[in-house]
Amino acid sequence: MEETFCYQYPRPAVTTDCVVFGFDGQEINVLLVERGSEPFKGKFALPGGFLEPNETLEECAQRELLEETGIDSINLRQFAVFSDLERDPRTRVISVMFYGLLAPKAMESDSIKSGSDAVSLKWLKLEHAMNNTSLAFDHKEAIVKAKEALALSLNREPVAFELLDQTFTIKQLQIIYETLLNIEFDRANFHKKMVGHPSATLKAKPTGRKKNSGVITDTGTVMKNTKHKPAKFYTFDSEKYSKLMEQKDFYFGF
Amino acid sequence: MEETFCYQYPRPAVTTDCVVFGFDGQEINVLLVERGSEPFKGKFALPGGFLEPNETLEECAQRELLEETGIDSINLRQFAVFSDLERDPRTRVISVMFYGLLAPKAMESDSIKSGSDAVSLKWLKLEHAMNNTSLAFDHKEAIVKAKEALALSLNREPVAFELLDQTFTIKQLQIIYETLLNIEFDRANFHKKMVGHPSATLKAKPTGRKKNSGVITDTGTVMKNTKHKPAKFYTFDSEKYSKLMEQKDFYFGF
DNA sequence: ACAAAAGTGTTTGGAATACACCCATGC
DNA sequence: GCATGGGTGTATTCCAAACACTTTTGT
Repeated sequence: MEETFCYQYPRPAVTTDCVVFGFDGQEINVLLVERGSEPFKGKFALPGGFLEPNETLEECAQRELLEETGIDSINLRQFAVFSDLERDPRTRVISVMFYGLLAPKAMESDSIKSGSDAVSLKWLKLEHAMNNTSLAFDHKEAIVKAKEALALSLNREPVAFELLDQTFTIKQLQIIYETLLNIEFDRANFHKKMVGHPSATLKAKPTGRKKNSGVITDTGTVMKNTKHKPAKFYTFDSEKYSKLMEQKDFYFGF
Repeated sequence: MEETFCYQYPRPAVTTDCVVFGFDGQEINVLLVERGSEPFKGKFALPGGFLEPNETLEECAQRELLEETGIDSINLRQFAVFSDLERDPRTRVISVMFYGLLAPKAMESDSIKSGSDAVSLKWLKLEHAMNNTSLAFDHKEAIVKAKEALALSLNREPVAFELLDQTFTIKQLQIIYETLLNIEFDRANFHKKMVGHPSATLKAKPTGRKKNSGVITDTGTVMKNTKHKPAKFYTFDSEKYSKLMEQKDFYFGF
């Protein structure tokens, strides 16, 4: 069956690709798949594939991700379109790029495995992925851009918590912010920003409106088997976050 | 000549569309072109058109804008891709959206005129464009999204000044910020944020490092024929802005 | 006891807010 | 003179940075 599809004007092929960031508790990683066919056979690339006629770009990205990596129900955000003429040696291809986030448990889940094409999967440290010149296509630049896009939304939305399990330590949260923003934060101040000012500011004066703007709360449980004082586990309080966002002067970011 | 282009797999048609914001000194407008052919013949739409095989998306957007409106050398930023299955009645079309900015002088320039297709041009107030249900395709939503994207970059980059001539009044700058962010600012405080703290804060104490973070400077000229105290003209000091941006704690936004 | 990492407190200057006041123009 | 809108000053409040101190674990 040598079926062909003909049009009055030339059309580019359209693909979607996904940058999946996974946090393992220590650092941020990027999911890559080994290519089983040319071009770039044997090289690692972002999961993705060609748009089908009956699906939107978002649906295409979800479908390709499920087929190639087993990842289901992940929130994908579109962040760029790559359209250089020579970016694919086969034919003219423009690619719409998405990124998604996985928390430690989801990242280490058994359901993430290579798809039917029997290509292999690999998690690469974000830092290394951004400098890896052997990635297929322009996927290295895609990863760099995805990180930038993620860093921007970090200052407008509580996306960091999509990289964390239900409960997490402040240290983990801080690693995410520091990695993405390329900034080092003072531990004490970061704590106050996230949890809220515990006593000092609150007992000051009950005159003006107070903004104890903490968006994470203590769960009561602590980490086990640490070589030092055990870290508390916290959770993201989305209701509190929503309330704070309604205030026009609330800014959640750095 | 009934030339056709055939491929092994189905491909969508790809277009670019541009949301051109123009500031006339009083308010922000959006440039629309009247469609000369079906679908949506006679309706107003964003300037744009089909991607050609030998150009990138950016080049396509620039070319279509020049062809249809005469606008040349404008900085275009990609902000979304629309891919709903039914967004174009003819065939499957996905559209990559860009926005660009024009200052009063450029907006009123004679070189902006309808292109070869003899379709007419129209500037619509941004406020009206965002509520205009008779626009072609999904272009109303595109305008809304473009405004949101522009509002976001307003807090990271000095894009507001691309909507202003070389010299401008603080009032004009404030209108732009207020329109895009849907916030009303205190006149005096807005002034200080942009120009810098003139005396009060500076003469306070010469102990710590001072941050007289003004990014616009007085030009010496003033507005003529006003019914009140004439407003000064200011310019954006890009060098000062760059220096401030190098400081890690500098935030230019609201 | 010590090291290491988590958590808390305190001081301080800068910045945002709210608002009062002064200035320059046309009428 | 007055109205109008531009420009400046200032007190208050609040946040964020810097940094010292305390707590809890393992060795």
